[in-house]
Amino acid sequence: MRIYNTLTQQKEEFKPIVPGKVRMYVCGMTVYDYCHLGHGRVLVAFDVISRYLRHRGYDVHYVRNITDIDDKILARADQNGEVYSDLTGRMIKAMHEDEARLGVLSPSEEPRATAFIDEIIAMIHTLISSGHAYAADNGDVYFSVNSFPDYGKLSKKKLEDLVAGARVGVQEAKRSPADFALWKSARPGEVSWTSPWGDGRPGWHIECSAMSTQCLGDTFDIHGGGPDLLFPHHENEIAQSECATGHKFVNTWMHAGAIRVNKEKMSKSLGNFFTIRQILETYPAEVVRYFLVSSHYRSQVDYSEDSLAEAGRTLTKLYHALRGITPAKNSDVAETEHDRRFAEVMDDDFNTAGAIAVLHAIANDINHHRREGREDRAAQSAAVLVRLGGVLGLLQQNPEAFFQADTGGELSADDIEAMIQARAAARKAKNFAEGDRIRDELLEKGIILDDSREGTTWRRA
RNA sequence: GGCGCGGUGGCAGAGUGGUUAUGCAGCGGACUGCAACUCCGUGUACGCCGGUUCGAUUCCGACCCGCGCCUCCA
Repeated sequence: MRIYNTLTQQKEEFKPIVPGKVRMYVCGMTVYDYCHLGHGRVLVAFDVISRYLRHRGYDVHYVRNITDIDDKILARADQNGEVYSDLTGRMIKAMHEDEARLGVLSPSEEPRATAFIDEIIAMIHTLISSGHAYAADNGDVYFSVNSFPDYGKLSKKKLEDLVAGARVGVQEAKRSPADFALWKSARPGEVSWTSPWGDGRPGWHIECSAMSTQCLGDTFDIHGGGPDLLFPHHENEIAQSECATGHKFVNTWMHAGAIRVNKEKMSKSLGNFFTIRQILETYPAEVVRYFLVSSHYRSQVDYSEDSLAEAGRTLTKLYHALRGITPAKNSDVAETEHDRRFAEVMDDDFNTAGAIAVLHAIANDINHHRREGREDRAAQSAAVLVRLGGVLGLLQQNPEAFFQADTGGELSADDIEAMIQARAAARKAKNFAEGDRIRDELLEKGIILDDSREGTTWRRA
């Protein structure tokens, strides 16, 4: 199986350090606000990756951290007039709700920065001792970028360019403008932890170095994150970790593509973001997930109402194939040509778009078998569709639950059933005008009817 | 300015040195009381210019355009 490695800028054959086991770390959220769709993309992308690795038989140890102490958190808490931990507690809860709705499985471990202060201090201490970091007069501790010759190897940046391009407002305390903070001294009244360098709190980058090596060891297989973390965050993590441990930090670096709105990156700083919960007010969660999974994890995707609507229509088609069928028992259905094709495309850097094409081919088979009255074959294919859909975190609902999910319409399921009965009676009496009137009335209220030999089913538009 | 990624049919989106992506939308037909669903069939494509090749959308080079990072940001 091949994975694109940001470090080497090419797809590489993936070989875990310990055969059969994958150790993976993904940078999670800084919890000062609700997650937006861009966060959702990273969440879903690495969820699919971990699901597929497990499907492939790997024992996956997936660590995704939470940054629960940081400048922005303190600023927001201050603005809200609340204790920072109240804010982070609330946002962590919201994040867990959002990801659960998107079908994102919990990582194996979810370390929080504030629970790793001792490890962070120990790592900073090691870096100072070995000459890779220094305590400045202002109480901050900085990493000395010049002490690490490989600095820039991930982002392909040259130190000279970075220094030359450094913005105004360079910290006097820094020896080089590109140096970054490992420890930030506390301002009066600010939450802080005691350290050999005075009261303060950890810098952002060192948290991830400490947590990842603590949870996964000095060297591990995969490190992932959003596209904007590549520099400086991941570059700095490499510098800190490799200087502190003396070992290679990570074998494979993976970065998701950005979500865009009107050709611009969706981001906090541009203010053009849609939160996950905001989007879920309008679209079913699985439709949002389908939208995210339907393009490759590294490509940029544009968010729009139209693309979500199309994702909805397409997912509806897939669920239609499953409707009214009891899938065969998964273990009774041997590996099919579709399973092999699915694995083939997913083995190629997690090509979920190709994998979804396989899902459509299976749905086609199911519909075909049903048309020919081969219910047994349809049930077998349905098992394959649900099994492979599950690897992408899709198609795990009962089709009726998907179609009839209550989105706050004015009609209850009982009301609708009653109208369907009335229509059936009218049609039986050949009163088609009345039957059509009822159907139109339901359509106006967002209910679509599907007739078949077995009777009439309904779904919400 | 430096570094990186990309330009595929009406739209979304994979992929390949010569042969079908897939989905949505469209068109024709079947099914249906009429629809919906489903099935069958069908059209439109690889930014531009050179080069390599028997043959390039796919490889190489130049160009144009778009995007990302270079500052907190998934």
